[in-house]
Amino acid sequence: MYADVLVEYGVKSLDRSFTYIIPDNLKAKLKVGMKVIVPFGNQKINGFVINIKDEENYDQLKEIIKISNEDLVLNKELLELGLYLKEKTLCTLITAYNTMFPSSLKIKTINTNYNLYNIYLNIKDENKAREFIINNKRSLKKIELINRLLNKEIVLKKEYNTYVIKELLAKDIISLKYETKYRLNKEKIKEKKIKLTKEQEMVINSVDLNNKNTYLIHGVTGSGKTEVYMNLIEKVISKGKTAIMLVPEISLTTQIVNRFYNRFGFNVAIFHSGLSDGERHDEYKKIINEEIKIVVGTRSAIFTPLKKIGIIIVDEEHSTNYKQENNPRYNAIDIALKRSEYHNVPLVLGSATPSLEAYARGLKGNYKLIAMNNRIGLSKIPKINIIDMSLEAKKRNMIISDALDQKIKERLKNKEQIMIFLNRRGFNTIVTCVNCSHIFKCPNCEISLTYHKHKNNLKCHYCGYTIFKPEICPSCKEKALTSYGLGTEKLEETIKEKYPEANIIRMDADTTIKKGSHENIIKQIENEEVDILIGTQMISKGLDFPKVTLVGVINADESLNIPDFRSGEYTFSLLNQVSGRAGRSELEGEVIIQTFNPDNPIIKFVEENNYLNLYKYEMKIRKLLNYPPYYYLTILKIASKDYNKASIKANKIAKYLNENLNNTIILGPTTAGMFKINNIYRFQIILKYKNFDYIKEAIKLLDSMYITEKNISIEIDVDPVRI
DNA sequence: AGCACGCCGACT
DNA sequence: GTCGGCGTGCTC
Repeated sequence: MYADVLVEYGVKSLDRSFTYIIPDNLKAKLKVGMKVIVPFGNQKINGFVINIKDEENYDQLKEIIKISNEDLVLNKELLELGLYLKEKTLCTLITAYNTMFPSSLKIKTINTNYNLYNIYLNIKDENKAREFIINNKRSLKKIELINRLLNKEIVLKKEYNTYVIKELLAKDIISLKYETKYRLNKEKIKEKKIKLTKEQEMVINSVDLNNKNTYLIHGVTGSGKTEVYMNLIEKVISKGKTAIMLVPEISLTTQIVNRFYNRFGFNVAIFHSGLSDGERHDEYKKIINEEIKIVVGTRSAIFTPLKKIGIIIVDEEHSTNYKQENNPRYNAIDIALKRSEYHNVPLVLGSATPSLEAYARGLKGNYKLIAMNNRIGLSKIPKINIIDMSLEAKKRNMIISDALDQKIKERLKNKEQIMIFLNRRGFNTIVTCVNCSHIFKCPNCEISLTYHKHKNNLKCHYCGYTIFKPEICPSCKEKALTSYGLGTEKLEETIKEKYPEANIIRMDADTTIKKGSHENIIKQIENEEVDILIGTQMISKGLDFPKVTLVGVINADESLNIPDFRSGEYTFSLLNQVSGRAGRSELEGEVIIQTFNPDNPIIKFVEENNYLNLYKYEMKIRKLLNYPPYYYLTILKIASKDYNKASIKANKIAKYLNENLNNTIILGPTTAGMFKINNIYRFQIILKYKNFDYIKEAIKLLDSMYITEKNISIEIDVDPVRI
């Protein structure tokens, strides 16, 4: 017997299987999907078995050395899915499979045992045990242990000293029993059943659980989508099936996961980047052992080996977090669609601000469009006020407008909560010298350094380069440094000064590095220990605090000015989401949005809370400029430490593409949006086309034709979420 | 990817 | 003479 094995290196030149002889001692054990150690050249490396067969005509075969992991994590469905992932993202097959494994089981990890056990003691031989008691009257501890076991008590090994156990084990009187123990364990808390609104019931009933349709639920913030998801999942589980629900990021999961635990208890496994490898491994084991029925998690959770999937739900469908930004650059929604088709079950996408692509498919009928236009209970859509900051600037209000100031004071008096949003962290964004106009820039990236006051340093937010802030200008040696630009850290300081009586907390990437700090902050807000929450986009999604009645957006222009054709769409979505945090209970909510562009159409749409107008406006532009959803995009990034090499290579590739592609618009090469990051120069070529098949073969060849050169990398991003 | 092989230049 | 630079080719 022979086995086809993929080797551990994820490079194009090795992107095929190698055949090995299965030695006699492994014949019974070895299965497709196991990891093995194989000889390769003159090294021993990891491999992954993808096929077992009886015949082979290549005659210089080597033998598999041993099985390194017997866990069959990938079932038939996922083995097939790997092929799809490879085709879609143009990665190697082993890379595709590797991304499906939890990190504890990835191909190169060898033999760390992540399993935790409860070790119990059992009586092995009752006669010997009784004999022992009679003959060893002075061994009190041992006798006590034996008596407890004879009385059928459950005894943990850790209750006794090892020397007590050692002798009894050696004499075959007792034995050990290992039982896997999980790190995360949640009991179901009895939750009072919420009465559904008519609208929620309508949505639930319109999802056909027996067919592979895709639904797009366009529901305003606070319309109770999570409750709809939970009811759908309940229905699916009652039929003996399982469910996957994806959420965009961890700050969201805390609250949603708690709701799921309360409702479904031990039936839920969770996956997100905040888990340790061990916790992740345990959650995985629960799935493989078919102990749980529901998986809630971020992007990578779409690969969990659940069987009998009955529904897949993707919350906040528009989120760019579903796209992985390094290899393989997959989009979890594509995978979700594929899996729902495999199981012939519905895929439910939900969002208050669907991506244009999804909404267009909805209007076309490819997705079934469902609208939820009302907030649940007594809560209403918050009123949105746009404040023109150019007028405020004349009054010397640079950060907080009079209107926002007044409303903050009001809420503080009423003991209601406030969220203030600013999508930029740090203290100041630009540090410069008044005397010689020297600007502190990152030496590795074409980016100015951000000042962090708390640590008194200057930091590059792209590569992490950090220096202490000097007292004098390094260029002219004058003591004339000053700084501009507003980040959350300074915002926090300003607000603390302005409202000394308020309890203020900040939530951004800098305050949530420690494990559990998210949960901590959220708990403090829930317990009403906090009056004002300041944060970056981390606070924009999913959070649900009934006492929040005011949301302030400090600088709405921040995301409007990003050079991406989707900046309008993203800005609308972001502002709509943040606004949606206000007034989620019977207390009425209000939103203040500060901007220097009050007449910008996107801002207007936000003010009117009018998604449809945004959609129409943006679609016109997309059509005019041949952008998605009218065209698909693929972006090629050519990168090198050597500027000239990258430039020459980029031009060569563009020439090749121009000669070999039909029906495709080719733009570039141009310098990439972030031209120099980490000392690497990047050029890009954008392809626009109506059908991926037009470009697929030519792009596959690209690799073999142009990648041979050292110190140059070519990255291919199919369906990029930002350019 | 990682390693051997092989072909050239410059040094104990 | 030989050590070591990296270009090329191969891995069941």
